Amino acid sequence: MNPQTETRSEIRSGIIKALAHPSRVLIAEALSDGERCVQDLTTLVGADISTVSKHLSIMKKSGWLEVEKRGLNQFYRLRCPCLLEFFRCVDLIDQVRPKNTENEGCC
Amino acid sequence: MNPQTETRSEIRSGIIKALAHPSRVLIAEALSDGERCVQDLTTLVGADISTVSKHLSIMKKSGWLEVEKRGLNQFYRLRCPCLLEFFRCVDLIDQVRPKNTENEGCC
DNA sequence: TATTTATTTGGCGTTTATGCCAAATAGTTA
DNA sequence: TAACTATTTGGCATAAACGCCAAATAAATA
Repeated sequence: MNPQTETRSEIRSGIIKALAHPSRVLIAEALSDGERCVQDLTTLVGADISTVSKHLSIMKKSGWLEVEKRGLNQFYRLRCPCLLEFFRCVDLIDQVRPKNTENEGCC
Repeated sequence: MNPQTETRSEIRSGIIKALAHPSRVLIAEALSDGERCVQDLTTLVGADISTVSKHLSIMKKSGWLEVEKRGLNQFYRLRCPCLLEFFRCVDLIDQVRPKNTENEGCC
């Protein structure tokens, strides 16, 4: 779709979608500890390096990451520390979500 | 996958994925203002009611929503107020993400 | 009990996402 | 400049997500 006609919910969901994958969450978690190059992240994720590179591309395009080239490496890092409160909310939901059995109560 | 062997990143990404769709974001935004029944949300989203019902099912299963039946209606509501800080982070990312042209700066 | 209203579920075709391999790029070092 | 290291891109096969229609449920009302 034409990016100029994107609604707020489309913009928000696009940014959210960029973290809606286990490998991308893993990458985000690692980067909250500091920048990493693609190789290191590939080891962490345990997938083909081309796959990891594409995950990073998605995360960069959405605004979560920025990258800096030094020598042969591309160093990726988080653009915002707000990731922590983002995960804090996610973890709260995890605590109240219905597991095997019915579940009540809220955070 | 067996839910008992889910890793933390899988759990987190599952919860995030439940909001990674424009209609589901729209629903979440509406519910932050108070509970709504399926019909009202269907009007809001502008899709088939069966589609909306499935979106709600995904959001409920992941832990974002809870539901209460009264009469013929199912009233859905948010389980946690933390959605606000979740969107706050998303909107910060929106502000720093690369638009058409290259973009620098952080929040 | 038959009818109506509200919602969910099953099914299916279409679109989008994912992951690997191979090839292409880009910067380093011999 | 050739060889090497790190990363990205193109392509393709597979899997997952989406959205609608039709049918099934469930509760309220005639």
